[in-house]
Amino acid sequence: MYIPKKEKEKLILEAAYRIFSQKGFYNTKVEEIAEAAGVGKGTVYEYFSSKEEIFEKVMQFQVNELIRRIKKQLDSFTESADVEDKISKLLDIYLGFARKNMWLFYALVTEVGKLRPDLKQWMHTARSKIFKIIEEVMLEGKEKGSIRRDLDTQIAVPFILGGIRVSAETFFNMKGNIDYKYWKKHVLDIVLKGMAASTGNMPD
Amino acid sequence: MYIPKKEKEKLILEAAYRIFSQKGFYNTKVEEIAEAAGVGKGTVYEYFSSKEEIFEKVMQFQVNELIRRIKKQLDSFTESADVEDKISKLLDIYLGFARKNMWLFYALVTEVGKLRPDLKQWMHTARSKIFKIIEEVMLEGKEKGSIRRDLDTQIAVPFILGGIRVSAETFFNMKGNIDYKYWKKHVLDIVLKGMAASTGNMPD
Amino acid sequence: MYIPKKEKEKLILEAAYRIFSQKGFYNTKVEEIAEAAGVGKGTVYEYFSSKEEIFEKVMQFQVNELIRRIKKQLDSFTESADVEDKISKLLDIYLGFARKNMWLFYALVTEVGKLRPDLKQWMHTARSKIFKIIEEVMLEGKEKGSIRRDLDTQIAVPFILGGIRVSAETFFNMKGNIDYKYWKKHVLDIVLKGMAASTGNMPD
Amino acid sequence: MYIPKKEKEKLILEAAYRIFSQKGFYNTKVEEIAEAAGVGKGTVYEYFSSKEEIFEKVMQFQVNELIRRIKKQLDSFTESADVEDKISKLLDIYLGFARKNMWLFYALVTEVGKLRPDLKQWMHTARSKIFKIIEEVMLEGKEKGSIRRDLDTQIAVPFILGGIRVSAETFFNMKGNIDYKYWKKHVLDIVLKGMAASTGNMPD
DNA sequence: TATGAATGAGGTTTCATTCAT
DNA sequence: TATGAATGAAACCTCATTCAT
Repeated sequence: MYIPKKEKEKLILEAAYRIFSQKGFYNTKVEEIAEAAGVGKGTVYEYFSSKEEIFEKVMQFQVNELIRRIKKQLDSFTESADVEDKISKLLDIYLGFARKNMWLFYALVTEVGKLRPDLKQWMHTARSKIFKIIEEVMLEGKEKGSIRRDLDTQIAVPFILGGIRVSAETFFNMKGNIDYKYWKKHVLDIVLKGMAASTGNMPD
Repeated sequence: MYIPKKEKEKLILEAAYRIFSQKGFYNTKVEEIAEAAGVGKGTVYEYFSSKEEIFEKVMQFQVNELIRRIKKQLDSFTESADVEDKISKLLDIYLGFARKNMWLFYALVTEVGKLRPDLKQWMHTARSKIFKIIEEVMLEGKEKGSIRRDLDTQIAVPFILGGIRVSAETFFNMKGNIDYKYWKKHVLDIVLKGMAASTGNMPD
Repeated sequence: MYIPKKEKEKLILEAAYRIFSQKGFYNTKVEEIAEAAGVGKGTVYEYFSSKEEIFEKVMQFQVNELIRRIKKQLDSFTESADVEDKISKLLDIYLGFARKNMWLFYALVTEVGKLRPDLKQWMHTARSKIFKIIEEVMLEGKEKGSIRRDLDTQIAVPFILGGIRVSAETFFNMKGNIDYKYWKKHVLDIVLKGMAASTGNMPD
Repeated sequence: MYIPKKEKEKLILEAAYRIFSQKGFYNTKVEEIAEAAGVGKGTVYEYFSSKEEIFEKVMQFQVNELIRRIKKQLDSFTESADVEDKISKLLDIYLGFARKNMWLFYALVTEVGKLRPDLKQWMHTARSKIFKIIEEVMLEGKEKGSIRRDLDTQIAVPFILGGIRVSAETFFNMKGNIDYKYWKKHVLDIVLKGMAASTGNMPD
C-alpha cells in the first residue's frame, strides 16, 4: 500500500498529536508515535529531525488550525450580525480547541525555556494574532454600542479566553455529563453582564 | 551546624519548589534539588522516596498554603464587609499563587496519568475546597443582593479564577511593566459588570 | 542520458574515494557517496554489496594505481639510468600517493580486524609487491656499486617510505607553503648520505 | 572493595586505551570500555562527558607519557655522552611508543576534522615539543661535529621518526620474530650513514 | 544520619541496508 | 535497472535510585 510522502508526514503528526495530548511531551516516546502512525521508528526521523521538532510542528498546526477556523467563522457573518452572536460563536470554537489542547498550553509554559527562540517568537505572534481578531470583534461592539466604551480589550480578551478554558476544563472534566447549552448560556451571561446584580452601568 | 530533621525536609521542599517552578518537573534533576537545598543527593532520599513524592509534597504544601491564606484573609473581614471587597482580596491572593505556580497546573495535566490515585483524589478535594470557599463568598453576595440571583456559581468560580490566571499571565509576562492597580480595576469591572453596555440587568 | 554499467560503477568509486579521503571510513555515509556520484542511494547497492565492499574496491584501485604508476615510471628509464634518479622519481610518486591516501593507511589499521580475510591477504601481497619493486631498484644499486653492500633492503624500504610519508605530512600540513624541491633535496640527502658527518663509510 | 576516585578514572583510561588500540575509535563501544574497566556504563560518564573526551584524555596521557620518558632518558645522560648513543636510545623509546600507538597516529589524521579546536592546538604543541627535543640532540651533534652541518633538522626529525615507525610496523608485524638488535643496528646505519656507498660526504 | 560514587534501564538518534515502485 | 522511502539494530547518553562508607 503506497502512501504519498505528504500523507505520511500528516499521519505521523496526527499520531504525535494524539499521544502528546494524552501523555504530554515527556511521557511520549518517539517509538510510540511511530507505532501509532503505523510506521517504523526510523521513518519518523525521515520526516522530522527530533522529537522537539515534531512537537513544534504539531503545535504550529493546531494553532494555525484555530486561527483558520476563527477567521472562517467570522467571514461567514453578514455585515449586520450581532456582536454577541459573534462572540458566542468564537467561544464555541475556542472552547473546542482549548479542551483538546490543554497539554499544549501548559507545555508552552514549561517548555518555553527550552524552545528554539524563533518558535518562541512564532508563538508570540500567533497569540497576538488570535487576540487581535477577537479584540476586533469587541471594538466593533464598542462602536455599535453593545460593548462598554471603557472596556480595556487587552485585558478583557485574555481574561475571557482563559476563563472559558478553565471553566470548561473544570466543568467537563469533573462532571462530564453537563449540559453544554446551559454552560454556555451562563458563561455568556457572565461575560456580558458580569456577576453583579443590577449594576446599572450606564454608558459614560 | 546541626539541622533538625523537620528543618532539613523543609529545606529540600523549598529548594524543590524553586527549581520545579523554573524548569518544570521533567527538566528538574534530583541532584539540582539537593544542591539547591545544600544537602547531598543521597540525603534527599532519606526524606523522600522518589522524585514524584517530592513533587507531590511540594504541590500539597503550595495548595494548602493557598487555602490557608484565603481562609485567613476571609477571617480577617468583619461581618458587614463588602462582598466586592472580599472578591477583590481573593483575586489578589489567587493571582499571586497562580503566577508562581504555572508549572504546577501543567504538571497536574501531564502528570495526572502517572500520579498515585490517592493524590489525584487529594487534588480533586483541594480544588473543590478552594472553589467552595470562593463560592461561599458569592452565595453571601447573592443573599446580600450584590450578586445576581441567577448566577451559577459552579460555572462562575472556575471561570473567574481561570480568567484571572490567564489574563495576568498574558498581561504581566508580555508587557511586564503594566500597572497592577489598573489591571485589577478593569478585571473587577469585567467580573462584576461584564462587558456589555447598559445591560440593565434587574433582579428577577 | 544513458550511462553504461561499468561507467557508473567507476563514478561511484570515484565519489567514494573523494569522500573517504575527506572524512574517513566511518564519517562517510553511503548516501553522501551516492549523492556525490549523482546516483540514487539504492543504486549504490546495485553495484556493491556493502559499504565495506566499496571501501575495499577503492583501496584496491588506489593501490593498483600506485603499482601501475611505479612500474610505468621504472619502465621509462633507460638501462643505464642512475639509481639515485630512479629513487628520486619513486619518491615523487609515493609521496603523491601517501599525501592523498592518509585515510587509507588509517583505515587499514583500524579496519583490519573487520576486513574479510582475503582482503587482508590481498593487502599483504600488494604491499610486498610495492616493496619488492623498490627493493629491486636498490639491489640494482648495490650491484652497480652506488648502494651500500651491507644495506638490508627489507629494513630500508619501509623505513624510507615511512619517512617520506610522515616527513611530508608534517612538512606540508604544518608549513603548507614550503618549497618542494628544497624538501626533496634534503630528504634524498638523508636517504643517501645519512645524517652523520664525514662517515667515510667504506665498502666492507 | 573501595577504589579511590583518581584510581578509577585511571582504570577507565587504561581500559579505553586497550580497546581503542585494538579496535580503533569507532569500533569501540563505551560499554566495552566500561566492561573492560570493571565498572558500569554510567560510571564512565561520571568521569568523562563523552566517548570523544575519553579518546582525548587517552591520547593526551600517552603523548605526555612519551615526552616524559624522552626527557627522563635524556636527563640520564652525562654531559659528554655520545650523540649517536642518545639517538639510539631515543629511537628505542619512540619505537616502543609507536608500536603501541599506531591507532593513535592514524586516528589523529581522520579524526582531526572533528576534534575540538583546542585539542588540535594541543596536539600541534605536543608534536612540536617532541620534535624540538630530538632536534636539540641533533643540533648538539652538529656542534660536536658528529652530525652534518647542512642537515635540515626540521626535515630530518619527522623523516626519521616516521621511518622508524613504519619500518618497525612492517618488520615486526610481518615477520614477528625478527631480531630487534639486528633491526636497530641497520636502522641506525641508515639514519647515520645513509644508503649510498662511500658517499664520502665531506663537510662543506 | 549523610553522602556521593556507582549503576543500568530507558530514551533519543543514526545510518547501512532492504524493497516496493 | 534505478530509486529513495522505510526500517530497526545498535550506539550514545541521562538520570532516578541504590548502597557502601
